[in-house]
Amino acid sequence: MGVRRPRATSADVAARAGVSRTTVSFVLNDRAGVTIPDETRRRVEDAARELGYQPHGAARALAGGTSHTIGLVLRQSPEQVSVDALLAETLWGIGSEAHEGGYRVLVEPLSPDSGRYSDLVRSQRVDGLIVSGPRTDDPELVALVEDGFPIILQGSLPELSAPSVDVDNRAGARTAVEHLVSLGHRRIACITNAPLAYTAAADRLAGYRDALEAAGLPYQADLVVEGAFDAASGCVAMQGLLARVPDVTAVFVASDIVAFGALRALREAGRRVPADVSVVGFDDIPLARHFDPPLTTIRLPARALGAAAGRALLERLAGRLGNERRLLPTELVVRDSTAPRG
Amino acid sequence: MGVRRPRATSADVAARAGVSRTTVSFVLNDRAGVTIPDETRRRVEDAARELGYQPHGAARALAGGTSHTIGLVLRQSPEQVSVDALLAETLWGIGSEAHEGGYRVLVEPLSPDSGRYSDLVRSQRVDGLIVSGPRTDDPELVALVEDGFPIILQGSLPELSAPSVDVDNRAGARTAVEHLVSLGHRRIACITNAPLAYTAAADRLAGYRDALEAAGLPYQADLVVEGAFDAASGCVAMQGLLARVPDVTAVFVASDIVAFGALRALREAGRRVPADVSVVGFDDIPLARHFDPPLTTIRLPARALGAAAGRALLERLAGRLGNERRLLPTELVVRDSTAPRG
DNA sequence: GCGCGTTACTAACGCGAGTTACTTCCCCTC
DNA sequence: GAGGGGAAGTAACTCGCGTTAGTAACGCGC
Repeated sequence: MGVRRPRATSADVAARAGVSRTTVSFVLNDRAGVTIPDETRRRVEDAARELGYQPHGAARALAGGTSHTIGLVLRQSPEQVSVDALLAETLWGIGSEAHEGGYRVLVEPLSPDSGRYSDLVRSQRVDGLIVSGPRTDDPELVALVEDGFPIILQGSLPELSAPSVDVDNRAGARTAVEHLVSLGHRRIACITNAPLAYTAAADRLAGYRDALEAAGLPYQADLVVEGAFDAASGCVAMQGLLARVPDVTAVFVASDIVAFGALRALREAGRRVPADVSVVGFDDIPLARHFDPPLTTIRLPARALGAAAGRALLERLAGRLGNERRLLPTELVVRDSTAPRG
Repeated sequence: MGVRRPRATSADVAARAGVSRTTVSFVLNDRAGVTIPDETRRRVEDAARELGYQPHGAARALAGGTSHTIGLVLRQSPEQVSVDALLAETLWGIGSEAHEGGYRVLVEPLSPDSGRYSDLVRSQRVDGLIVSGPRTDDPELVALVEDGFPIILQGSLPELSAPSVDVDNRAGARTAVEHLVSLGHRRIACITNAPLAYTAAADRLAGYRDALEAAGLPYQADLVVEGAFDAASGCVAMQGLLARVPDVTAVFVASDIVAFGALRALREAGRRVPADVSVVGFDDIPLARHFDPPLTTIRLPARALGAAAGRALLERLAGRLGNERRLLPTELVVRDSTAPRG
């Protein structure tokens, strides 16, 4: 039934309700400070409903000066598969939060070293941005932040003084390792989720050190190996670890995907998990509960992360600013890959 | 350098170039049919560059009647994890193709049974839609299609006469099973990726039957079990299968995620893969190459799928219509989970 | 010298809303 | 009866751009 052709304008609504366009605008936008009798209000609302009136987005944006749209810039490199695994969830979180505030989400997927997005801003197509996977070496980002454009970083980037939302990587990692400590493990290795140039990787490693320190255990560099996003790197890392430190009884792998590779290396080396070696992961990707054995891990609340980013941006747009850094708590999910030291 | 505050308008450009706004518009939009001397053209372009001019999106949309935005509606249910795994790739494909044509992508993630999106259309915020995970029981969708609104379905939905883009599930499944046949297997089971109400599941099952038929093998209902998106369902399905048909030597599992569960069941039953049982998956999720053993599977070209959907929509918007159904070819990726029948 | 066509350009309108400034009417108070 | 003030509503301007219709200058042929 004609969702499309006879698009009603506010003038049509006005005519049908027997009032002026101005009044229509006042009623539908619930403008404070103007008094409108219930009878008139009802007439306008009825007319709008009957005509299926929906304000023209562009017209509203032009007149009102705000696009009611937020941009989501995806800047992660293609290697960062694990991010992909949770991207959908994050997107859902942002989307639902944006809807709440009457906003829509424009997604800008960019290859890491190409593609502009500041024209999105200059053309006023978005009122604010959420930048996922931000990099310090991103001149556009730096310029926009300095310019005071509303931006929320999703991910860590301490150098930049923009509000950010992230999961508490450090505390999560610490919890993971404390779990191993509480099971009696003393020689606990760590395989990072990524090269340490990535702050998320450095933070998780810091959490590992925190836990060791709190337990009075020494930090040994040869117990730490760098992973690199994918399972293959985890496999190699674990092989090297086993060769160097055969008596290791527990490993914290700062990414489920990398942990998947580590599990494989352990299996191939004839070590049983968790009987011989306990493993804790990080992220809680959907498949983690089906690993062999089901992986004890740290849950990254992807959806909540997106929602928090969305909410933070909407708050900035509403004027309530604040440059704070919001860290979301993680949660330890105990499954079958960890056991008391034998 | 003020990316933000002193937004230049086309009037500013006109003033700086010493021409009228009309001329600026003609030059920058490369309008056919008007002749403009190179000298003037250059002056305008220089002025635009110097001022960092970027047309106001909303104004352009209002005046031109087109938003230069396409909508991506995500309608898959939360259970469909496997889709999530490849969503990022698909999104990238759509995005890059949209950019090519000067479009942006507005993403609308919806829970399956709530949320309107036709207001996106009525408010003219998008010129066209890509609907991912379309359902027949979606009244909005049906209404929009009947209305002639430009829509591309990403996924199968034979009942609806709208152009669609999908991967060739049937042919892919057939290829998978033919691979097993060529290895000498005769008793080949099938675990579906989802309940058969999902067309993708039905299509893949049809491909399985095609291959059997082509090989002169009988179709046996007790060799077919329904999976349901996740690994757990694959595990259960495989257990049932082994109990009922102990002498099965090959299984086609129409989803890598489900196959992951099936592998687990096989392992727990003491069957070696591929020595005792060969397994072929479908989708080629990033983790598949790291399964134990690395999974032979059918690659679903996620990025190309997104690109095809984007291109199809852009073509429709450009007037070249056509209600065809585009099917993308898949590719068999042979890894270590399949071997000749022992 | 007139007419016609082309080149080069512009004034002015319209898109569909939000918003400001102003009018009209009516009731209440002094 | 004058003056004030709120209630109810509107005409007209604005946002920044695309576009139509039209003008002025120039060249060219007869």
